Amino acid sequence: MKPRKKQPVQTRQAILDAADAEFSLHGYCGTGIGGIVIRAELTKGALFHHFPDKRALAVAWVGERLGAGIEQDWIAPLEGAASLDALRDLCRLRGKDLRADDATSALVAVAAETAARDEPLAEALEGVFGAWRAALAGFFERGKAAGWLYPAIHPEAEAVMFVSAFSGFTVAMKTSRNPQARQLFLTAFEGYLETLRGQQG
Amino acid sequence: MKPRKKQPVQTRQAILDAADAEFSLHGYCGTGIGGIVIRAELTKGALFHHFPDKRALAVAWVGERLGAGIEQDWIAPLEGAASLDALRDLCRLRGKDLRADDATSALVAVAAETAARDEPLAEALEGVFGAWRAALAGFFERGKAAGWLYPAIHPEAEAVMFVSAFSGFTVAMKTSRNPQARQLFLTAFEGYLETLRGQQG
DNA sequence: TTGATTCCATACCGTTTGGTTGGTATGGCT
DNA sequence: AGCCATACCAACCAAACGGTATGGAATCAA
Repeated sequence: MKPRKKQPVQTRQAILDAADAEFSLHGYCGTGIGGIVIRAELTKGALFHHFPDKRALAVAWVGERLGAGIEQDWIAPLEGAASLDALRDLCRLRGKDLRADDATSALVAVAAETAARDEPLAEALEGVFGAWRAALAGFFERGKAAGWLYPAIHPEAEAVMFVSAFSGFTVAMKTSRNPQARQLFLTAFEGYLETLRGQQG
Repeated sequence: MKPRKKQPVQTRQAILDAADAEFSLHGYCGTGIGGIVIRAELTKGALFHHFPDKRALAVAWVGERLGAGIEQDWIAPLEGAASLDALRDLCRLRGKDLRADDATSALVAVAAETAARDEPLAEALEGVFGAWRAALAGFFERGKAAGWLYPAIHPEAEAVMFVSAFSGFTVAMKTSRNPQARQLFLTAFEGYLETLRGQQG
């Protein structure tokens, strides 16, 4: 391995890049430190210099990469959105180009794998899920106040429901052998969303 | 380890019992063969006599144990049910005593962990999910025909939606730090179910 | 320039992994 | 009784695991 310049920031990012790819592909337990450093074209020395252990790396990955992914895919697009149509269109978009290795899928997969038995990781994951839910709850709250959503709606409850449904959808997309399952889900999901519409919507 | 009588059927069940506990607790990758044989008070020789490798054991576990669990928890209770209330009550029940290691949670967790990269396992998982969906679709179909569900309902789509939502719920229960998240989900979920109700329901 | 500190590579370590090997005891069958 | 496939055990194995020890090169503070 040829001598490198010292560029700690880039190195850290390269490690997170590789970790992102590996964790998204193989899950937490299924990913080895060795695979990460090979993909990053670095060494264990570099990795363990920047992160004390595997779990800390995963926590950083969840917070920095998955957090940014959810922010970009769900939170930013809803910022200032003032119609249920915006959420419907976003769901179609996210549903259409959903892959097994995108941020939403990876978030759900790692949560399902680790959250029940790894406290620090669960905390980091909950931070991302919480931000996702909060953005949705805010959206629902605005719609409720402005009248383009059903007035009796419970924003937080609806946010939990929405996140759960879409989370389960990512799992179903990995498992299902039925090529039209995607469309079936979106059909029913849009039907559910429509029931939230208010008078001015 | 004292010599055992030859009782292949019981031994196989004991292995599946142990595998059930270990897989439900630690996931597929996180579970070691060693842990299973210790819990079963057997040896690797016994395990690899009954199952060619770890994956085959997991496939058998999914098909025989998770399949039976879903059958018992979701399919049998809906058999012959002729009202939306039956499904609502079942959701309350399943939601209330949902644990990280029950059949539904384990099914979703292992699917999220492995389905994207392990074909044989994904096939077995899809078999269980498919049975679950089919039972729901049948229930929706009957309700549609009998009029206690909304006539324009799409049974298969609604089944996909239902399974996805509840799947995501199991993940959320593991991750969330909010003690009232369970109730929030059930509130919104029951609201969704109500929108499916027909004239005679 | 010097000294300390950060960054990163090399080599290594103990443990655990899924899986194998060789052999022994059992129990149904002839 | 004698045979033999089946069921099971104890010991073992190479590979991969997460992690460490050490040392050198680059950078910064003085």
